[in-house]
Amino acid sequence: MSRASTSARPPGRPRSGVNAVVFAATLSTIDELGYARATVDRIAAAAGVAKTTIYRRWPSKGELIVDCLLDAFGPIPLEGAGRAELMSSAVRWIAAKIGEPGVGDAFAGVFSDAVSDPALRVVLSTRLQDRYRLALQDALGEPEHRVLFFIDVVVGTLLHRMGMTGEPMVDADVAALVEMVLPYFADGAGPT
Amino acid sequence: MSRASTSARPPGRPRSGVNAVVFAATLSTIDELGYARATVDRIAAAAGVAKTTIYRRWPSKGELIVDCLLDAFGPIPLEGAGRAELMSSAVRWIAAKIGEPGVGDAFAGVFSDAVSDPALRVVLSTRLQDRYRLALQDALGEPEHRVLFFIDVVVGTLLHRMGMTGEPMVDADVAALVEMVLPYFADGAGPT
DNA sequence: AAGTATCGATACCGAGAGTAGCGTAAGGGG
DNA sequence: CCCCTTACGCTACTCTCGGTATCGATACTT
Repeated sequence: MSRASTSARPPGRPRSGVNAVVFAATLSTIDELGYARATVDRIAAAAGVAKTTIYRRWPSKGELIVDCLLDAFGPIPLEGAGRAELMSSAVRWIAAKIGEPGVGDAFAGVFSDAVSDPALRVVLSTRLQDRYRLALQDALGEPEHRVLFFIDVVVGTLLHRMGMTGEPMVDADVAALVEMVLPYFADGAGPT
Repeated sequence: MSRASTSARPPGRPRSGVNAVVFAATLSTIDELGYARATVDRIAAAAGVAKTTIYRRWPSKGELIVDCLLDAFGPIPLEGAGRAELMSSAVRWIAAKIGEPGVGDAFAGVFSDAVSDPALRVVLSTRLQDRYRLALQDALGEPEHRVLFFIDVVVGTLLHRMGMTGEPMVDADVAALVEMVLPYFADGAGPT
């Protein structure tokens, strides 16, 4: 009811559509310089935008990165015949996304920041994780705690490899991850 | 030949044995305030030591944390009858250590810093990860890349849970992790 | 006593997150 | 047309933190 009215435009100068430009600049800057050196000033410069404009749209660097990741990931594609095919395609999709330039570093970086920032942790878990948790719960028919465990294993493993080596996980190891996860989550298996 | 001579003591004032005090202060400060607010100044104050003394012994905050983690973890106990028992006890030991106050936060924090700091990444992977990788390779008779994958899965999963919730993984989920990992690494299994 | 190296204290530098203030641009409605 | 409202760019600023420099005092050896 608030902004759904077709043409109820708010007064004042309309926002220029720079969100997409800022997202692209964020990922490319992180890809080129790494997470720590990708300062807000540099991201703003790469986007051709004033730093204050970024802070008018996002309250903190962390939330900018989370929004950027939401944009980069998009909705998770959950097609596939059986459960096994569905889960393995989900794992491969997450691995592929994390392997895209800048995405893995951005994810690992904001994740690390969240360790010491409870507010950012809430943003990260509700805005990003819940989106895929709910989709997976729906598609797999698994209870919440099982899906959370699944996400911990898949994302945790991929990020740990990324953080330790600086490179995304190679296909052979992603295949190993699938082979490890699948039997545990096969129909009717598991302890709970 | 350098310092092995029994009583070849170097000249000058000997170092006071404050390493243990600094390690304890580091973990307790991180436990109380979180990783980001655990500044070097605060750690020094908690240890009753000047900040400059810390920087005389460790070249950076990251290396201090790595040394602190090395001290907190100690050597991995690898006793156990069969392979399965050996692996499950290893997983539980790592989970327990990460659950100790301050240790998980410190680990996740320094891990995050390593994402943007290649030098710290080298320190982390050679000083900390290699220690347990070599012990596990020796005890399990697995090739390097399999043990690295094992570490990615176990540590990655535990740290992801810690980072997302702020709390270490509960025993039930650690048990699930064991049940997932064991069949994959059973004798003769696996793709490679 | 002389020499050497550590410790504590204070002051400092540089970088980066985030904010304040101001003039200006881009739309609306009278 | 002029006014109102909001967004934008710009500059300058504060604050925190990692890390460094300097100096006098201290501990231990020879």
